[in-house]
Amino acid sequence: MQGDGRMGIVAALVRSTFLVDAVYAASARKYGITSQQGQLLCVLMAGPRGMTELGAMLRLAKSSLTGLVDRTERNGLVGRESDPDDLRAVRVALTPHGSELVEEFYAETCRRIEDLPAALDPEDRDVLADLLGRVVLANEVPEVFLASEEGTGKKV
Amino acid sequence: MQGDGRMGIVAALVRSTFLVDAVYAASARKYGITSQQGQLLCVLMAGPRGMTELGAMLRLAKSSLTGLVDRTERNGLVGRESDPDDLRAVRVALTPHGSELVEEFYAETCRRIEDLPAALDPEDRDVLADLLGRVVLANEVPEVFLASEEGTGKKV
DNA sequence: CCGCAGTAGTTCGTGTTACGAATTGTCCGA
DNA sequence: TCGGACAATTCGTAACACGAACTACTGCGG
Repeated sequence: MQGDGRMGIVAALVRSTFLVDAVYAASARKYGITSQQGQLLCVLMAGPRGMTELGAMLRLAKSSLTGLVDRTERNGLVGRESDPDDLRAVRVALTPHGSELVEEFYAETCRRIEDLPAALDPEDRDVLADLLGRVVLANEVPEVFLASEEGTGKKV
Repeated sequence: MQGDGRMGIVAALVRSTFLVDAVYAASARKYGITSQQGQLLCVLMAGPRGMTELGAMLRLAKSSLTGLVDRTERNGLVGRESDPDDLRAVRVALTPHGSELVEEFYAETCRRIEDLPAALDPEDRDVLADLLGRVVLANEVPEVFLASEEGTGKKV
């Protein structure tokens, strides 16, 4: 924090996080769901997933996920189908209603988030997207590398 | 999402949010507190605050805040002192222990967040901080405006 | 083919977080 | 002084998150 208009990288990251969280929550509320359920639905847009897989993507313990899927299922937005190839496993998929809802939710959320950097020139927005994108990619610790490159102790 | 290495501004913002959230949570966990309690403590580093004031800063309903302060108080990290100037009001302040803990928590969290853009040149980091900082400032709806501009339904 | 370690998910109990509505006590302006 | 505004709490409800214990199925070694 350096007092004047300019902001340290840490403050900028933390505060932008706050901002995006708020947008996400507001958008979810508007569609009568919670942020977590919204996140789940968004992940499922790409296709059905198993519970374990979802847990990894959302970084949730499996017991947490059971509850989240339960509640979202109770809302009629997702369904569980048993995996034909593995009788233990389950595939969580969007219901027609869930699919319809997430379509709108996703679009609206994107729109709102896109509005956040409205004060920036298009050019600056591109630069921001590029830099922030690089930060994300650099930290998205691809599973593959974890085993080999253990040096930095950067474990989550 | 544009498939290749580059990332849209929306994806970049959302994913960086995910990243920062995770860092915050991990750091908090290490110090035996929750993210929310950590956030509360960080706000209080600058000095004692009233409940209403805290609610505005953390964007929490007052009833939510009562609980958060209760739990944090139970952990011995903050205390309530009654405001001498207004018998209705309360000032929440760090206890010595809380102060000590937040000092370390804050430092560590900053360190971890500062590490996120480690892959960027110092110059690029500055640009990122500047751009992201501008986004934050442009969206930090000063309380004053909230009352007058009610149209958007942007309420908490 | 059997048995057994490992995996996928659920259940259970606990604690945190968040909210709105109703309430209590205080402040202050008409 | 009275009544509206305000600070905070209480209460009831629901979502969320976790770990530990459990069930049921898989797949491998023997």
